[in-house]
Order: sequence, then C-alpha cells, then structure tokens
Amino acid sequence: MNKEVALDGPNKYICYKLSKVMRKVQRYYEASLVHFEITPVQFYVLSALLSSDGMKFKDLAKSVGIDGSTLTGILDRMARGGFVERRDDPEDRRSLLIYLTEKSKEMGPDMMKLAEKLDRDIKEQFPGAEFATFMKVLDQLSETTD
Amino acid sequence: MNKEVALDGPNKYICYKLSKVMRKVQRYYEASLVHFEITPVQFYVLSALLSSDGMKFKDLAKSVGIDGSTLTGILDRMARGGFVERRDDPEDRRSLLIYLTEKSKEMGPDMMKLAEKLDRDIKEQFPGAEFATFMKVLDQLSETTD
DNA sequence: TATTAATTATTTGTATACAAATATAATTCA
DNA sequence: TGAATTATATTTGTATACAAATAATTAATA
Repeated sequence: MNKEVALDGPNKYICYKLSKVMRKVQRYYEASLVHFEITPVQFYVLSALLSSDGMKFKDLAKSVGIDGSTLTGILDRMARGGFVERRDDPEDRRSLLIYLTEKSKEMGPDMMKLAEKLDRDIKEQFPGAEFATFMKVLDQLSETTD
Repeated sequence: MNKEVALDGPNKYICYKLSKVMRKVQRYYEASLVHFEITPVQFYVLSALLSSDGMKFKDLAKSVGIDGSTLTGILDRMARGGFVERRDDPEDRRSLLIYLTEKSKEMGPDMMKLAEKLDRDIKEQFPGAEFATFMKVLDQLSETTD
C-alpha cells in the first residue's frame, strides 16, 4: 500500500534542504524576471551596479560573492543582452570597469520593485517573528568566516 | 575613506541570501566529502538509495527532487566512481532500477555520520529555538505547492 | 634595472540544473 | 488490431559555479 519512495533519504541534511529551497525560490524569481529577459543571478549583478555603477570587475565579483571565472560568463551574457558594458580602467590596464547601460538603468528600478514584491509574498506566509529569525540565522550563516 | 563596494546591492533579497548561504554550506560539505571522492549531490542520491535500494530512476529523481535530465549525468559519474549501477526493470523495458554497489553500501554509513557531524557543528552556533525556527521555515518553504 | 612576485581577468575542465527535443516502449481507444 | 497518446530516460543547449592553468600587466626586490 505504501508507495512512498524513501523513509528519510537526504531530507534530514541541512545542506540538502537549503539547496532544495534555494532552487525552488530561484525558479519563483525566474518566472517573473523572464519578462525582463534576465536571470536571477544577472539581476543580482545589475542590482550591485545600481548601488555603485562603474565598479572594478574584481570588486563586483566580491560584491555579489561569486568567483571571477563565473562572473566573466555572466557579464558576457549581460553584455549580449544589452545590460552592461566593460570599459578599460585608465589607472590599471589589467583591470576592467563595469558599467550599466541606459536600458538597464531604466529597467532596474522596475526589477527591484518586482523582486521586493516576490519577497513580500514569501514573507507573508509566516508570522513576522518566525521569518525574522529565519533571516537572522541566514545572515549569520552567510557571515561566519569559517 | 569608505572603500565599501555597495550600499546594499543584492543583499536584501531572500533569494540572493539563500543562494549565498547554500553555496557556502555546500562548500563546507564538499571539503569533507572529498575524502570519499563524492560530491554533495551524489551523496544525496546515495543517501536516498540507502533508504530504499533498487528504486526506479523516476522515483529516485522525485526522491532527491532533481530533474531527470540532471540525474542522468549524476548517475553516469556515480557509476564511473563505482557507487551505483543501472539495471533493467524486468517489469517495464522503458524503466531503469538503480542499485548501490557493495562499496557504497560499506561507505554509506560513514558518510552519513560525517554529514550528521557537519550539521551538528552548524546547529551548535545558534540557540536551539532559533535554529528550530530556521529549519521549520525551511521545511515549510520546501513544501508549499506553488 | 632586470628578474621575480603578485595581481587581474579569461580560458579550460568538471559538475550541477533545467527546458526542450528525441528515441524507445507501454497504454489507450477507435 | 493499429494508430494515437502517454510514459520513460537520454541528449542537446544554455546558464550557473568553482578550481586550476594561462596571459597580460604591475609591483617588489636583488
């Protein structure tokens, strides 16, 4: 009678739960951001540049917390989509400065409003204190300098 | 004086925080699991099979919550590493049954003990009630049937 | 100053992750 | 029964993600 597939399987592990929820939330973002023809990760990069346009490649990578070799590909696709452009750094010929285009400066605020709405809709499902604790633990996990 | 890179950037978005923490915790798992020559995702698959060996491919994909096209590649690498083998399903020639090898049945419990230790070390950093709330929200997010 | 070090971004290789297309097999139903 | 539909796993294409190797440039130092 019991067609259940596993007793616990991987579901007890923190890392497994995190990745499962992360992928789910990411697909939720994707479904809305697709109207802007941008991916969640590209939106994070755009969002960092909205705070500080013209960052060095290296600082941008640090600011979104991803590896430089990953960022190279993301910027390739964002440039192809007309969201950013690379410019030479006049002070260091090894370095690149990353700038938003007019298009992304215009679209950026709408994307941010959308993302904020998605976050509100998620938050809404929980008692305020519960979700605050959730975010607090998340922040602390992201900060610990292991 | 202020060389900070961004005022907030993407860091206010739930999805961004989740992915950042998830990647960090995953790297933490990786660093230990590498001694078994297995990746975190492959360990989740192994863990599902430890609960129920010989599952159908389709049920295994559902059980670990990943797309079938992703699982195909994961099983290729796990078979190459000697952790699993595919067998024909005698009842349905379209279907495959996935079995653990002797090697993975032997190593499995040690991997689980290790993962449980990693989880304890994470949990330990927080007051019990806080972490319980964190896991509760995580579970609820993973279950909502959006 | 010339050689060595270190820094910066890219490339290459491997591993997820998913959508869409494909091939094979089982099921439906006309 | 035979054709159309459905189910199953794989393949292909695109997008992260990171480690290691590379190319170009700058900094350090002998």
